[in-house]
Amino acid sequence: MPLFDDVEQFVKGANRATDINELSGLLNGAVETFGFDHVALVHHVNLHAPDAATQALQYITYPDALRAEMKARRQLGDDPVLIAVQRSASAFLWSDLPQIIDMNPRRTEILNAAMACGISDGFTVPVNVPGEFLGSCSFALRAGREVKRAMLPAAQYVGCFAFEAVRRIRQLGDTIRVKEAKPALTTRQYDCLVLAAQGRSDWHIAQLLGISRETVHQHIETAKRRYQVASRTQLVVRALFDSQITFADVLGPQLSPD
Amino acid sequence: MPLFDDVEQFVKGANRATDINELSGLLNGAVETFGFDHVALVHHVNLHAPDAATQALQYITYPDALRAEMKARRQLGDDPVLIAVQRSASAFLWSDLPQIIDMNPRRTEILNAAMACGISDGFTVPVNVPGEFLGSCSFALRAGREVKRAMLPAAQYVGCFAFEAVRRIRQLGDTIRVKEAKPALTTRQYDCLVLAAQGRSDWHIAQLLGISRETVHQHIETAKRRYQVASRTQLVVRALFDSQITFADVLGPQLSPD
DNA sequence: CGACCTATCCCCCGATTGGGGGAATGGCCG
DNA sequence: CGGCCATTCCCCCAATCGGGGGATAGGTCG
Repeated sequence: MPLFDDVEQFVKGANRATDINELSGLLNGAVETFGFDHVALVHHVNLHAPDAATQALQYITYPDALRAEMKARRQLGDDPVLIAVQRSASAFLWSDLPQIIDMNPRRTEILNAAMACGISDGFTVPVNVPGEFLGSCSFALRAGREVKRAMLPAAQYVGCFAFEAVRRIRQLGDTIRVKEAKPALTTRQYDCLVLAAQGRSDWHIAQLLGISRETVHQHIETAKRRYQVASRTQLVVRALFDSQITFADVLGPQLSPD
Repeated sequence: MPLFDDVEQFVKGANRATDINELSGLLNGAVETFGFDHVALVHHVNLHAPDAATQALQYITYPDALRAEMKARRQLGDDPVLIAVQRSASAFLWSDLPQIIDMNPRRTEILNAAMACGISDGFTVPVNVPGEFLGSCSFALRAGREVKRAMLPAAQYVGCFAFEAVRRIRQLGDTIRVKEAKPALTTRQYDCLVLAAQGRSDWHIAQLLGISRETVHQHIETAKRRYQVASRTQLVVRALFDSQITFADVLGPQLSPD
């Protein structure tokens, strides 16, 4: 099975790579093997964030025109591919985006801009490690070529392991994650957190749980200390991000306020 | 390429499945095809959540002894496989766990307990969608059999798409796609919103944008009115929910506080 | 048993938010 | 030109949050 040999070789090489250049060399080889033309291994940080350059990985071999277009567009959050990465559990073809997210005019326009730069389709692998950056590994195809669907499982596997190698090389797992490991919350802290995330005041939460306002205050303060954050907004965002609470918890009951 | 045909067939079937039983049937077929014996498709639910039992998916075909052992061990958080799911961007073999996380005695003991129940090794695919849930799809091998490494990319692909199918069947992602005319925000409102989502106060945001505290206040009040919400927490959750802002916007710059 | 954690309640006080009011500037569109 | 909107600034005040302090009761674990 030659395809698997390629995958195996990439994974072994990636696990041994000591810097990004070595990894990108391997990745370029894999891109060719799997019938793609370009690759983008990126962390989804805001490009105008102060330390984006040092913190974020941005290895992109898209055509120059497309890279310039991406750079010019400041609102990273409108890119349909990046939005889909946050909404999908599995990898996806760009041509399937309308099945994953709503394609409003702005998003369609951004996708068309990529097409105009000589891209026919792409395949993006979401790589989300709770508590770290969001990331993705995209493989793109130049105009006139067709996706080899048989290659997609291999491409997805390679994409994940490429990211794993980046994490190892950058020691992201050590520096970012370990210190801010998902804190354990008690049942009562969780109760208060969910209700606080719904935007309710300490007083209101106290009514709903049948306890005093001070106790609610205490639970939320403790939760904040566990997360090492200062504000209730930060607490909610962090808890949502690492799935301590979910959008279903927060927005579900919204329609039937007590 | 017969292996790919199997994968393709599973993905197509999974995308069409209308209930969990149908999906689990497909999954059982895939498990055999890829040379495994057992499968576990699970949500890593927060045990504090009141409706954990009804919300969480727990499809497990492990040997009875192992399932009993898992049930008896109430501290789900100590399971090394579940911990590794939160620490790894890629799928992993259970025999590789020591390379991913620290194996303290407690964790080693839990893994050994699985071995004692007739499992030789396993392969776990993490499935993380920010804000939704942590999940994983594990394939396990009974004692005396060896992992077919060539099958791993296919197994990983199948694991992801199995979860994607669960999301579709359970309509987990649907609420996200429901767009009640996402309010348009102006550039300045967006700027303030991102910084507010980072937990900064009006005063701090004013410093960063070089405008007065009252103006920031005004922008955020207007944004809240557009979203028809009363609190800043609700505003941030809703804006995250429909991708007006992203976790990358909010958590990315957090590492480099101004 | 004592140490430790959890859950509960109470006090205080400064900082921040929420929600009103009004007003000036400049750009865009019909 | 006259609306309409975005952006900016200002005042006020009640409600809420953030962060201290301390206290009691119950459970677990060594």
